[in-house]
Amino acid sequence: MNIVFKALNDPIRREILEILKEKDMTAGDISEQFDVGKPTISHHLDLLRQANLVTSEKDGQFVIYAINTTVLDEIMKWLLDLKK
Amino acid sequence: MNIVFKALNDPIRREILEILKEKDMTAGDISEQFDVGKPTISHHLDLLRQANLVTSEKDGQFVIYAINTTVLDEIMKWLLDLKK
DNA sequence: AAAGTATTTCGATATTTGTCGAAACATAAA
DNA sequence: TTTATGTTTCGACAAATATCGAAATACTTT
Repeated sequence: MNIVFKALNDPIRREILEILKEKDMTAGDISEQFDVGKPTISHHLDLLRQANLVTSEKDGQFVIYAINTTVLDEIMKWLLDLKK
Repeated sequence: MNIVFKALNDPIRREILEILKEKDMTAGDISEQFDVGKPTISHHLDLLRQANLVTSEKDGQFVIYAINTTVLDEIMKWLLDLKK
């Protein structure tokens, strides 16, 4: 839970999720959407993966990333509970 | 939005919200629930207030904090949108 | 007015985080 | 088997963050 909030606490990482929501993408294609270096994006993707917010699959020399929304339910449950 | 995720990205601040969910409390009473100093809790409360997640009202020499859940709807909307 | 209680601000420090370029690793193409 | 392309790891550094004790501020009580 801690790590999910940590992963969501960054504008770039949140934007990555919004991009992946539209379609799966390679690490390179993702990094092209941003003005920071590839190592930095790789690091962000690593954090997102640790939080289980994205999955990664190797396809030849590419690594394809996809959003994984199952964890979001947990967060929403926690948020909803605060309102009760 | 950025500041809300930042505010939620801390175990102590999230626990403060869970405590305030039950009942409004003074800064001192809140700090007694934790093993960190009062200045630290004061700082956390300040961040929560900046994010509009709590409100504070002065009552004599006390400051009473209360949870404010209106911002949570925004977050949930953002989370839900990721699933569409 | 003086002393006591509640809370925040200040100044300092250790830790964490985002970023980078260079190098390493992995696969593909020539 | 070189050469090229895609991705991650490494080492370093600057900025942000959590924490603390002491001091400052605000209010209450005596």
